Amino acid sequence: MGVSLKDVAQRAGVSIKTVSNVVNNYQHVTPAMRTKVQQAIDELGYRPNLTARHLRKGRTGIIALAVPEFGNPYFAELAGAVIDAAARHDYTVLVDHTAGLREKELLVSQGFRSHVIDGLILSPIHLETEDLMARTETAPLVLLGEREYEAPYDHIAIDNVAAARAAVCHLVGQGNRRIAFLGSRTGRERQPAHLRLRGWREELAAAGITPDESLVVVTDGYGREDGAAGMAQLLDRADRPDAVFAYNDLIAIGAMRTITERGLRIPDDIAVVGFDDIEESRYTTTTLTTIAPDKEAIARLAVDSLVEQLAGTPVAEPRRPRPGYRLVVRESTTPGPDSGHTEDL
Amino acid sequence: MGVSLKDVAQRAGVSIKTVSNVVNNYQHVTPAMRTKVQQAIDELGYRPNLTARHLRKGRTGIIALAVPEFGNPYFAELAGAVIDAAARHDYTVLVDHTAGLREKELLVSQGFRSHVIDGLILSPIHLETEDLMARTETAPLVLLGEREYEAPYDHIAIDNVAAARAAVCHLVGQGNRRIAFLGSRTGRERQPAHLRLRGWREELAAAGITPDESLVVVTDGYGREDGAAGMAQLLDRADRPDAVFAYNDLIAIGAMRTITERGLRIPDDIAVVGFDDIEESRYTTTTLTTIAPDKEAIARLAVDSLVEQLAGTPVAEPRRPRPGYRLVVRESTTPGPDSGHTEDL
DNA sequence: CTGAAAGCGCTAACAT
DNA sequence: ATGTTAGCGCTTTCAG
Repeated sequence: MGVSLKDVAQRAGVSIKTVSNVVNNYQHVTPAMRTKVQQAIDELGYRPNLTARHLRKGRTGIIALAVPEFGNPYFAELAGAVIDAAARHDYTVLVDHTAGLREKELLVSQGFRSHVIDGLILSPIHLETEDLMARTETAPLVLLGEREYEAPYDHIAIDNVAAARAAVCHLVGQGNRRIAFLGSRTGRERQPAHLRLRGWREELAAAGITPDESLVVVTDGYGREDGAAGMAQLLDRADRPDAVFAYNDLIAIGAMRTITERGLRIPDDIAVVGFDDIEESRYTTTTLTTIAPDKEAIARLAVDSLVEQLAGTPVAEPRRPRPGYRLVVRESTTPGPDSGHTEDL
Repeated sequence: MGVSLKDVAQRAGVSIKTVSNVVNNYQHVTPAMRTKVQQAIDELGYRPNLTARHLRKGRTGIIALAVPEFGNPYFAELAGAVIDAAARHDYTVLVDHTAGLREKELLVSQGFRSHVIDGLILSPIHLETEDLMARTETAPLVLLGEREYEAPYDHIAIDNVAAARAAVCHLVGQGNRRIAFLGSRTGRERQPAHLRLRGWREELAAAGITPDESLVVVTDGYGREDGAAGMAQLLDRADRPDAVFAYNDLIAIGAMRTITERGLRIPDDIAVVGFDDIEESRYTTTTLTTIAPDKEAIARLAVDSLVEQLAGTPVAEPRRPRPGYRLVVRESTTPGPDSGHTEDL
């Protein structure tokens, strides 16, 4: 095995405690002692064994992040932000992906690496409130994403209804009337996409347009291919929409591909709005208008929540902070040169 | 603190060892004893403390993955593959990003969470052989990526020279002659992009074309914006190229954007080939021809290398396995309908 | 300001 | 087949 405190102590001719003091930068150590010990440390190439420290302290300095998949740039970009936010609190990040499988989400929420992670940030898709209520694992948990839960956990998410309304409002403002919603899930309340769908309904109604439920398209998943397939479905029908509000950017990008392949123009024939503002949406041939959630804020709030809970701050009520978002207007909704216009919301 | 083995033992009226046996599924335990202990475990809600186990065993079951940034889908997709490969060996993955900063790469290679990770998979950009030789950390390290090192560590990378040649060969086969290389770094040998650039030179020479070094464009980084800027530089000059081989897909995508903005057509005016086969390249308006490294193989080989080293398999020589890659031909190099053609290489 | 000893929760010898 | 005991390397009282 490696070099331990004991070895260093022996070498320096002092006690273990003294070495520990030096390693941990404790106050009351004479400079002479410090240099002596430091020398022994250097000579032996001592590295503190964090595992031992963790066992002793009951803390590891590791938090876990579990998202559906890193293939979705939104989650990849978010992961980067979480790593940075965690680093500012001297935390390291363990990652896992759930593939959006309830089983995997359950597993992760129940006890991912029991006792090795201090807390968990989870972005669930199929987990239910009951699952969360049945949770026995005691490590703090913070939820991310669009799903709503009646469970006693902090939940970080932008105001999805309002954001969706802003997107639809923009579309209506551009003169569109038949606005499809692409990327819904099946009928149950509380399903993913529920809030964005609600925003779609509310804003249409507010604009005096009766929401046409036949324009709500269910997709199998949340990827580009799902958006492409969903769009094809829409275009195969008689009365095509003049705009599409997609659940996320990947679906929007898939939809744009289908639209283009069919020889239709964006936004002239069909306008498109996405959700996430992944970097890719700034480089599609027709750049994509989208809702841009403040990923840094989301990451920061999530990590802060964990850090507070770990500091033992008693959390009376689960908190639901609302990070900001912007509507970023690009070519996919504005004929002519890109306005590059952004609305803070 | 939580429930420990001792608590369970007490509750079940047996010794600690017996509980440990049950928890670890040891052979010789009577069924009666097993159920009795299991009941106590359930009643108390016991979860083994992995930290303690790790301390005892000197292993944590955690490996680290450090890449430049997760904003590049190639690394995000690779991370997903690494997580899966690691899971098959019951390993969990700790992640960090280096932002391509030598300082950060150095820090990570030196001792990322000393003793809490069993091994490290690192994809360096600016690290030098000397840095690696000076490494004191004893945890196994596996290198990823295009850089070459004369250091005693396993290195997993496709044959970048051959892959680049395949890309350029394809371009030449399509009738292109003035083929630019987009995404080089400054002159030093061994710099990133060195191998792909060499492939470009070799293949051109083999095709009887004298490599025009003025067509080698240095970019600031590896993102879409760098590709866009580099392409603009190329097009601002008198004699424009008829094709571009980009260091990676992001640069290629940025280049395509500039080409389109200038009113030029792809591939008729300028053909484009990328490198990485990120999913996005299948959905750009003009889909992107690219080199597709076998990410699953890369991830698997990297994790396998670590696992072997951890199993104590004496590694005489550093190994350089060569995972496969394919040339995926798409619209950006083939006029008319997409051939969808793929060449395994 | 420094030393001695206890113990975090677990596993691995060794006993029985 | 089950029990006892000794650490893994560290931090933390408690003395000195």
